Amino acid sequence: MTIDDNDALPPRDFWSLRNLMVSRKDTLPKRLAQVAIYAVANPDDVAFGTAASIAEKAEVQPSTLVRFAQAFGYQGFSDLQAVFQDRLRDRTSNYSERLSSLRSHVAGDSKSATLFSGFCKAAERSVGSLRERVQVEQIDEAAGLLARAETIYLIGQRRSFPVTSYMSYAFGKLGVKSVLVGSAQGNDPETLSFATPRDAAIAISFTPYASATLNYARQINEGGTPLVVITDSPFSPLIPKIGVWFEVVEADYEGFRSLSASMALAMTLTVAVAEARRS
Amino acid sequence: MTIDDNDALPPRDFWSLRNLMVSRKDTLPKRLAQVAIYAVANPDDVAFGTAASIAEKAEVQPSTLVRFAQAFGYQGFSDLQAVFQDRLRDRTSNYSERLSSLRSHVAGDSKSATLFSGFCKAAERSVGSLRERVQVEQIDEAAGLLARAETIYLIGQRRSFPVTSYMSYAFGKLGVKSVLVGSAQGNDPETLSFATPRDAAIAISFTPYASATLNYARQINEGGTPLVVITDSPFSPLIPKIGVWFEVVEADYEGFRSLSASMALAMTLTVAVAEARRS
DNA sequence: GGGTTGATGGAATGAATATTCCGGCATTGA
DNA sequence: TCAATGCCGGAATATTCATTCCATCAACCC
Repeated sequence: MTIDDNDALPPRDFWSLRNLMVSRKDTLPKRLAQVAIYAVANPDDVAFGTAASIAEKAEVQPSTLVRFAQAFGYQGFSDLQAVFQDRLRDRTSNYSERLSSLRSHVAGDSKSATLFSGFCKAAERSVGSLRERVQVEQIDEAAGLLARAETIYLIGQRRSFPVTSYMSYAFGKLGVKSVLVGSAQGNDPETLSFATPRDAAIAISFTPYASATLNYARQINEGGTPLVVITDSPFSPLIPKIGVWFEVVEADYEGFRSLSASMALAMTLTVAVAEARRS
Repeated sequence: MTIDDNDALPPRDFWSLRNLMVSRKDTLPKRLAQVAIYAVANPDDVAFGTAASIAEKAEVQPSTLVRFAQAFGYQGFSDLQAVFQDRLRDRTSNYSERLSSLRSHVAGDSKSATLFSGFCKAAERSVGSLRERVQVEQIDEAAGLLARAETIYLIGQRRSFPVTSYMSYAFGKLGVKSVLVGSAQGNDPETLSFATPRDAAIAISFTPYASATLNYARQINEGGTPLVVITDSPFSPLIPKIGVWFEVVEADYEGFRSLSASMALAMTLTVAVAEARRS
């Protein structure tokens, strides 16, 4: 008996596997072909079901599923199932889906092409998830709160600094008084000590939360200054007592998170404040 | 012993459950709160993992997971897990469902809703057009050029400053020597005078081009330092004599241009340089 | 400060699961 | 028609899994 029907290593991403199933279907024994057809047509069921439940729906024996997996070089059914699960997993940082959909678009898969497409997709998905999560009422509330403020303090460090610095620029152009905190100049605590309850602040931070941002936000919020927070979890330590918070989940690629969603939200808030000021 | 901690029936859809977990977190015992935090942050792992594997990642005992599920009125862990799985099933229908429920939510399209969706769309269109325009060879060339540099100078002002400041942050994390030019501190010309042909620079500017950026870019390029330019037209005065340039057209909404495309390209270049340095 | 309540960790349990194995069957080639 | 090969169904098995149970611990109230 030969060791395996195919000598190559089994595919680790769903689309490669799918292609392989399609192309090998005609050379497969009857029941195995039946499994291939079912798996291609109902990938979600394969991802979630148990061997028994899938076997029943595909009208084969559970053992056939194991044989099927082994025919494709997997160790067993569970090993194959993992590939189907990865397809649905972690929409915000999924390797396999992205890499394979890349291959369809990009002929030569150079490293740069992969990177480029990866970051583009991360940006698009971030914005997509932003759309799902944010409610318009929150924006209205935040904009109203900021519009009433005398001065708007912008707190953000590290990855969030580009966002606050953009807001600072945009507020400047729109004639809204704002102060950027967290740049290289070191007198931030003093700057923030001028904040009163008649002012407002925007704080942006994602895990791992920059400790300075946390401290500033707490300090200012306990002083009674309302806070608009952009962060990545409802359990973020940044969630303010007085104010509004937005949950923004940025997709990441190779550990680098997109900024598109935060930017889009920041721009919305900025312009909404200016609009609200006009009336 | 009371039957349950809550008398109501447990939520059958993910978002209700999520809200419930968020709102009840503070009244939950320590370990159960820990589970809530993990479950909100990693819903995909909860959907696919086994009780043992999830418990390990959340740093609790498997039995805690069962207790957690029961505290929310579920029969057991598997019952709760089904809710997490349903979220990933039939993703398309879930999307449209959420979208439509949002729309009914936002009966009158308020000004904010229009703004928000406008900026989201602008971001998506920008990235889309970036994909079409940029060629992989350009990225390779730019990355190679930057990878060979001793020091990378980052030139950007006004709207482009968020992009260069992000690159500065990312280069720092990746161990690539870079200098950010164009911040508030005023000694930029002096800084740039240290640039040699063995260095390189990235200059980013869009109409109306900031004069300082133009001057810096020219000065440095005429001194023989190669330049990677991100700008918005092939006729831009920024186009370098030595180096590579990218045309990035950002969609705008109400006169405010998105930054998504520039950011995505900037991230690609940043990581590509770090990758290239490794070999 | 003693007693009570509730939370927690960890082992025990029984169910469910994937996998293996083997006898029978169909198909193929001579 | 007969032998050989490889496929398949279904029972047997060995894991893995969720769940339960109990002892311990901490917090809280009287």
